[in-house]
Order: sequence, then C-alpha cells, then structure tokens
Amino acid sequence: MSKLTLEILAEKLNISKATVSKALNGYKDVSPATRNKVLNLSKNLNFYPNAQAAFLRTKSTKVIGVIIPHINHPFFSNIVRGILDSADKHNYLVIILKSNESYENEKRLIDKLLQQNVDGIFISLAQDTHDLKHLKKIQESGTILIQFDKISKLLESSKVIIDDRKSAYTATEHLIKNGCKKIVHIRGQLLPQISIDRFLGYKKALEDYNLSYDSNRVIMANKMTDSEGYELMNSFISKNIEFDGVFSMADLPLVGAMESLKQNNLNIPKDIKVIGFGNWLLTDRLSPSLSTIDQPGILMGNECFDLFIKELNSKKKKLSFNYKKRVFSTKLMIRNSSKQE
Amino acid sequence: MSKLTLEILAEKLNISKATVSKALNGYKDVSPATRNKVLNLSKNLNFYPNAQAAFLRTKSTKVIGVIIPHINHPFFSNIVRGILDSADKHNYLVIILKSNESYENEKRLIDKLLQQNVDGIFISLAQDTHDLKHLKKIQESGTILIQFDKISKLLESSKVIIDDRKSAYTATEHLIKNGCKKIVHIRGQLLPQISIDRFLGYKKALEDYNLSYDSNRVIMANKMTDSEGYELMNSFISKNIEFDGVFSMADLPLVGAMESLKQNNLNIPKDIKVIGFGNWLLTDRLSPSLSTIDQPGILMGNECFDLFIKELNSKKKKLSFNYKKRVFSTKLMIRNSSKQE
DNA sequence: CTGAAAGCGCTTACAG
DNA sequence: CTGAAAGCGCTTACAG
Repeated sequence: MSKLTLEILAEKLNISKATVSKALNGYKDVSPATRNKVLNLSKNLNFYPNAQAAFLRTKSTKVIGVIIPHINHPFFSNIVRGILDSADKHNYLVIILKSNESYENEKRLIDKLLQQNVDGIFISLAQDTHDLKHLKKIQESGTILIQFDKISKLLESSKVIIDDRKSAYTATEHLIKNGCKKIVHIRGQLLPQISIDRFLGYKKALEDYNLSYDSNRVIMANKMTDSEGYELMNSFISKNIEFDGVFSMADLPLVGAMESLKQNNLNIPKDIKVIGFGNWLLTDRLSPSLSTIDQPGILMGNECFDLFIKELNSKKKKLSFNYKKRVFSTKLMIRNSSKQE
Repeated sequence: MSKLTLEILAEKLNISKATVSKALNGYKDVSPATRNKVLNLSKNLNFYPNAQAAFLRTKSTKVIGVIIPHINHPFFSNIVRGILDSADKHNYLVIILKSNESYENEKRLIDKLLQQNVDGIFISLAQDTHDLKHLKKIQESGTILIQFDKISKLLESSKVIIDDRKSAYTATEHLIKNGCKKIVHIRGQLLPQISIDRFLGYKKALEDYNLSYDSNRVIMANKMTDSEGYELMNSFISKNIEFDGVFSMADLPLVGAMESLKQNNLNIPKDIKVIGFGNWLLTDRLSPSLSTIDQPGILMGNECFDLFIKELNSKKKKLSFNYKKRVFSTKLMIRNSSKQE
C-alpha cells in the first residue's frame, strides 16, 4: 500500500489539493458539498496527512520531549503517566528520553529534541547538572521549557514542584512528635535542589523543636538504592552514635536501612522510628509498613502539560507570558514504622 | 535566535547548500578543505539540520513508537528502559504511548504513529484486543512491527517474549515439590495469550504430577491490583474450598491475597505457600519475602530494538527478511513465601 | 467558493 | 570536486 497524499485525494475527486487541504483543516471557505466529499473519501481511504510535510509549513510538530533521570522509578513513571494522559487529550505525542543522571547526556538529548523541532521540552534535571546553558538554549530557540521535580532555581521558566522543604519538615516533625530526639537524616548529593531543600526542612524542624543538629547524624546517599541504604546504615551503626529515628529523603535507601536495623536487633518502631519520602509502590506492604511522604506524581504530570499548553497559546497570540510555578502539596502517610507504642 | 538553515551556512561560506549538505552527511565527493570549513562552522554555530525537512527526502524519521498497556508498571518500565537505551545508542528517538488496555485506543494510537511516519512500532497488546487489522495496517504501510510480551500468535512479525507456559509450569512445580497438592491459580482474563499460557502451564504441572485439576480453584482477576487480589482471596476463602498453595500470574494481586490469608489466620508459608510472577520491586522485602518468576525486562527491551534494526537493514537492502522470535528465559526466585519448613 | 503557485528546508541525481 | 535544479507533501496568501 503506497502512501496516500493530498494530491491523490484531489485527483480522485477532481478538485485541487488546496481545496482538499482546506476541507480537511476545517477552513470555512469550502462549500459543504465539497467538504463532505473530501471528508468521506479521506475517512474511507483512511487518509492522514504527512506530519513532517505539514510541519514545514506550520512550524508545529505537536510533539513534546520529556527528559527524566530514570524511567523505571515509580515517581517518574507516574509523572510520565500524567504527561501522557494530558498529551493524548490534546493530540500531542511524547518523546521520552533518559539522562541517567548525567549532565552530558542532558545536553546531548536537548540537542536531539531541538533538532526534532519539538514544541516543548519538559525536564527533571540530572543530579550533577551544574550549568544551565543547555536550558537557556531551549528557550532561545523559541521552544517552551517546563521544569519539574528537580528544577533549578536560577532559571526562569514554568515549574511544577512540591514544597520539599515543608514536606521534609513535616516528616521530621512527625518523628519528633512521636518522641524522637536524635534523628538521623539520609540525604542526597549536595547539588540537586530537592536534596538541599529536604535537608533544610529536616534541620529547621530540629531547630524549631529545640533539638540539637549534629552533622554526624547526616548520611549522604549517592545511588539511592536499597543496597546502598543497607551499607550506609551498617556503617553508621558501627560508629555507635546514638539515634532514635531516621528520616530518609527517599524510600528506597530506607528500605535497605531498615534491613540493617533489624539485623542489628533494633526494633522498628520501638527502638527506632523511621519515615521515608516518595510513597513507593508496596511500601505500605512492608513490615512494618513504611511511613512516608506521598507525592502526587500523576497530577504533577498533568500540570506540566497544562502549563505547556497555556504558554503555547499565549505564544501563538504573541502575548507576553508570566511563568507559572505550581507547588503541589504532599501527604504525610503515617504507617507502622513511625508509630508510638 | 532564528533557526539556522543549510542555506544560511552556505551563504556564510560562499558555497552551495548542496555541498554543505554533502559535507554534513559524510559524502566522499567533497574536498577535505571544504568539508572542514563546513564542519567547523556548523559546530561553532551549533547547527543541526531540520529533521522534518530531511524526512521529506529520506523517508526515514529515526523515530520509533512504543505502545504499552501501562507505563507505571515495573515490567513495562523496564522494557521501556531497555528500548530507550538501545535507541539512544542508534540515535533513534522513542515516542511512548499508553493504550490503557483498550483496543480502541490501540487503533487510534497506531494511526497517530503512522501519521507521524515512525520507522517502527513496538507493541504489547491490550487485554481486550481481539482483532489484528490495526497491526496488519502497520505492516502494509511498510512500517516495521515488533510484538513483545502480550503478542498475538495469529500475526507474523518479529517477537520478543518469555516462555509463559514453561515459566508458569516451573512456578507451579516448585509449589508441588514443596508439598502443595491443592493449588489455587489467580489467572488473568480469557483473551491475552500470556494469561492463557500461564494457565496452561499451571494445568500441565498439575497433570504431570498427578494432581487433580479443579476449576473451582481458578480465580480470575481483571484489574490485577493488590486490592482486587485481596477481595478475590477473601471471597475464595469464604467458599471453604481446601487449598494449600497459590500461584498467581502476577505479583500485585498476590500481595493483596497474602493480606487476606494473614487476616484469615492462614500462615504463609506454613499453611499456604504462595508464588507470584514478575518479580516486582520490593517483593523481596515483603514478609514473608515473595517467591516469584523474574522476567528480564531490560534485556527484552534491548532485543526489541535489535530486531527492529536487523529488519530495517535488510529492508534497506531490499532483502527478504525472516521474522525472528526471541524467547527469553525467566528465573525462579525462591524466597520465604514458598519455603518448606 | 476554488485553484495556481510559492515556499517550508532539506537531499540527491545529474551536469559540468 | 561543486552547484543548479527538482522534488518530498503539505499550507496559505492571493487572484479570480
């Protein structure tokens, strides 16, 4: 089956391809009779216009690109799900790209997306992204940029985030209210904003409740895996620093850390109360079930797309646009790992 | 910053755009001096040719489309991860689409991908897909089709799967060898091939070990969620049918079913041994840890892409191509939920 | 209401 | 080794 074109349709109907194009695109200056002829035939032959050829004139691909650090990660899967749902409703296609937490990849992938003339790029930054030229290039090319989750505060654009500092504060406060006085914090690397903010939320809660901050109780995780969490907790325990609670900036390393606690005969929550961040799938089925902070990933994905459409519409009308920042609220999920006896 | 074009580069260098194009695309009939001039300038100006315009001549978009039932599902995330990795290596972009297990969506999404002129479509079929016209249309349009995971046996194409029947047999056999004689099977809907094959593997194992098959011990899950598994197990238990093991075609409903077993004072694995399918994230951290069948999702994703490239190359050379079928082996993960005392 | 023509930005067969 | 020209399949300003 060779590909149909406007020209072929036009020949079959004995009209010009200009008219066929107009009928297909809903222009008003086409007679109802002609319009119907065209619509019927194109439906019967299952004709769809060539997207690339159309782009050459319209300059709109109806494709967006999404760059995330990882794909097989529940939070990002949820974000992507939200984006896909909204994109489908607006008849957009979505190219997914994975930076593997690498700044170099991020630069390379952005170039690929720009080459592809996507209408927008949504990005959650890699852990080691320290420079924003590649993001500025997106905006300079006239492509809409949406930052979400791991954003940079130093670049203006629409943004979709949660209040990391407040959420971390809430988690820490929850442990304090349940009697913890010496809380360990498993944090992320120094650079990412979310890792900084969650750390600051933790610190602020200690302050507000007059608990002393001790940097020895802060453990830095790099890979955020459960096995890393296990190792880190083992080595922390071997230092014999007193503690009665753990707030981890992510669920997964905490799951490993819990294993270590158990093996060291520390009961959760009796001896040590723990709370994570992210509400990963099945954390509610662990024993004890894991207290955590739930992030509305799907809704955040929807919102990314909505902000994109808003910016696109005002761009089409050549209006100026004020970047929007959406801060989603999180939910404290109190489960058994932090219960008071 | 207005977009650069070949023409602009050519003007700056005082040569023709034809020559610029050739230099950029590595044609040999360009003098080294000219080639270098072009390459240097295009690097300095960060020029990349317009992908859509190039397509109009080359008929290759270097984009593939992937249709999966769900995205926030560990197995599919892994498959996608494997596809993304391989695609990136070959400089391909990947459009991800989600059918939500709906045949109607599947048809619609395939049309969108064909309109987009993707070079290939990879698909794992929706639960209720009962007709293959939409898949045939892909092939008729000259687009390469790769089926994976939930495939149709009735349509010829390259395929990437696991041996579901054998894997289910292995899981069931494992329970039998550990003393189970009355094994419940949580199965999927009637249509999908994987649901049929896993059921048949279960049945065959019973036969081979001279255990009677009782259709009352087969429970059908539709949504494959943990809460559904919980409800199904509750209502099964209320029927007072004897059983001592459960083989579930997916981990998630089994997690719910385990909750129900516990609440009914049935000890796992002492009273009831259970095994799932899929090796979902954190199933190793449940208590008891869940025995299951591990599927190599990432490798399967890699393989999908490799088969695509093979077919593409032989298509370019206008050679005939024999569809390949890759059957990956799975791994029996023996954990505590099926341990013999 | 309809259509001829230009043009989007490339690639490539061909001439020189 | 280089370039003029055709053409991929659309859309749209313009003429009638």
